[in-house]
Amino acid sequence: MDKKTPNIQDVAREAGVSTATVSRAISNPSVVSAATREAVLEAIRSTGYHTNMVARNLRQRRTGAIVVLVPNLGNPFFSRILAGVEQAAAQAGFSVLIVDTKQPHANENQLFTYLHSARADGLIVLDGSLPLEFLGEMDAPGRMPPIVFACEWIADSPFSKVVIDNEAGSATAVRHLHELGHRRIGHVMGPPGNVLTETRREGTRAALADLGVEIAPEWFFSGDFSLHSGVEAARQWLTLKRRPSAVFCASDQMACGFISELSMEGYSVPDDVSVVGFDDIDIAQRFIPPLTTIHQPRTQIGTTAAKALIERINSEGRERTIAHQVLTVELVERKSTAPLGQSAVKQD
Amino acid sequence: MDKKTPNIQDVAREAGVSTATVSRAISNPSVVSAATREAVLEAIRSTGYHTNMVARNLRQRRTGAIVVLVPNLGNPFFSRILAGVEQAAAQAGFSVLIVDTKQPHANENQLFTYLHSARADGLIVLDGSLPLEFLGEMDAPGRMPPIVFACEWIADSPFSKVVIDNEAGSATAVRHLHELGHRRIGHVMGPPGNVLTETRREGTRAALADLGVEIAPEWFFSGDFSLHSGVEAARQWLTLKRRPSAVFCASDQMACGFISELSMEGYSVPDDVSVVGFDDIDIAQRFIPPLTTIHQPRTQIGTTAAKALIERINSEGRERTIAHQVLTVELVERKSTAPLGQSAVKQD
DNA sequence: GCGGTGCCTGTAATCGATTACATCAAGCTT
DNA sequence: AAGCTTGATGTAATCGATTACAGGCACCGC
Repeated sequence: MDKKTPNIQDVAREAGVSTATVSRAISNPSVVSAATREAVLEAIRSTGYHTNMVARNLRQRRTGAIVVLVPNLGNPFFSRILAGVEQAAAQAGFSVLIVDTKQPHANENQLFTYLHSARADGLIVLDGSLPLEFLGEMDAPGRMPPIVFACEWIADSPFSKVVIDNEAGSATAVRHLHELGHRRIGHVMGPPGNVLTETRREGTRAALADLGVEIAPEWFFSGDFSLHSGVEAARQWLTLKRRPSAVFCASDQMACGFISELSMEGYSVPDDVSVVGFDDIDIAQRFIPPLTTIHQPRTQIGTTAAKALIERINSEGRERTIAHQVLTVELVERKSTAPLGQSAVKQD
Repeated sequence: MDKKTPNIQDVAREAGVSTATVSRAISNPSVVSAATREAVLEAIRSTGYHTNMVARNLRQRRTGAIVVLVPNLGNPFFSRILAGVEQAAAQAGFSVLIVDTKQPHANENQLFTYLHSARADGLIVLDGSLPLEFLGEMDAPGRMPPIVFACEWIADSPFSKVVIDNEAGSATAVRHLHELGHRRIGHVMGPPGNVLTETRREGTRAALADLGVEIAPEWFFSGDFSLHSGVEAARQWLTLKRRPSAVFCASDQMACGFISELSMEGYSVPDDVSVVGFDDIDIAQRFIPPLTTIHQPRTQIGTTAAKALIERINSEGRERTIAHQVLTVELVERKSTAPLGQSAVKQD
């Protein structure tokens, strides 16, 4: 009754040839005669056949899929990166599996399992806080599937990565504020332990030091990249006696939260404080005020990482070279920053 | 030299048992004796064995994966839905493949191929504009993999879906504006042909008619859910001689764009216009002003759709019932709406 | 007329698991 | 003591493709 889905044997029978010929007609058409090819194609059409990818994958010992480990799928920052990955992967005929590393997975180490289980040919990791053991056990030579880190990474680990220059970006932000005359510059940080937090904080600190500007510990607000932590930082700012006249936030989301909370409390950006963000997420250019921020080429990060990974996969793993690609970021000046003193924060 | 990854035979040899026993020890431990089980587990440990999923999938004729068809991965609206899907899928031991339907795929009909190729056991479709033929050809009984639509859907198609009540949501938005005293109410629409566009437009129109309020064609602004189309709508609004004193936007992104552009032109929300959004995306509560909007339970939509799909998959396809789940939406009152006349739009 | 060359196609092994069926030993019933 | 049940394990078929290898056939030159 419910006829099962046709397989290559059905096609072979229908076309009056062997399965080998069908297979060849599909994946290497030039080696079969034109007549046979036609017959096979016709049989494929009439049976409604589609190649069973699982069988092909088993035989070829590759899956045509890559998995992306995302720290938090709910965070819109990653959407464009995923889009970039998907785009490059699709172009190369790969499909994309996504896994949220923060989610409790059915199998405690299911995440780990992905790597060995021949479910995917390679891995893009966007989460630098992944316990290294997960990846480390695969150190056995010849066993480790190709891995590329993107955005975040694990310090001193032997993996390729596609990242941006966080120090340079932070320095650019700080210098921009300095050029506008600001001398009290604060920084809203990411979550503790995160590489991005650290590199951006260090970039900020170094630039500040370079410019010979005051560095006050209480002007380094803790955060976690989220909208809400920007709000918290703003509340912190409000309690300060000596307030920074400008704040560089390590993410746009925090910048938005920061500005929003200040605005609710009757302060205005950039009149009372200048704010610079980081990322240039979609909403940044239409926030009120439009956010001055450090633009990250998010889609490009995704495509670059995917291409690097796929190239590695296709090179049959012979190439054990570790490549670090650093994409450049740039300042986008909009309306959330202004020269100090226009109507600036009251000086003590 | 580079020893290939161990397979079940290696484990069997190491443990001195047959492959059948190894397989049983893994997936049905209760049927093997304790001693054997221990020996097998030890052998697994010592060889570093991991089940090859592709082989298992081939034999069991299931993949343990579902694919999600997303209209535009770059749109942050979908991030939480994906997160919900991933969460529910992970809990049930499924992995998630994502495909951007707007992306040009390597293989013209690769998208279509996903369905037959035994790459996935089922499908969640978030794109209602998918040509029905893609799905239609699978009408052959017993061949069609389970499909669940979410958010968007195809009118009159025989597929299960998880959606929200768009008409009710729109009506709620309109009534809210009406209660505030507004009598000139505009609507910024989604892209033409989209089900959400239509249901929200109809919900709006019906509510307007119900309330006996003027319905002017020029107050229905065209858009496409994007930030930028909200900007365009604002420009349109500015050209009007008789302007609506309140506007209901079919997406938060458009609402943000609308407010942003107006703000740049010196108008203020809600003093000059009240604005209601739709979706309640993350930024809504921290926009300036915080957006009054129709809240969609996005994560829940994702988990619900995934659960429905997985249940269908696990029921072995015997159940051909089509279930439509409608989740409720609610108005979240924030600061982008205000009573008419406080300082309202100049009446002619 | 015979071996050599290409071109096409078929046979059968293979990828790595799962699982229906067979087997076998031990314990129990009557 | 024969027969039956039960539990543990092994044997081998199977899932659906790909591909190494082996023909078969036509055509060629000598």
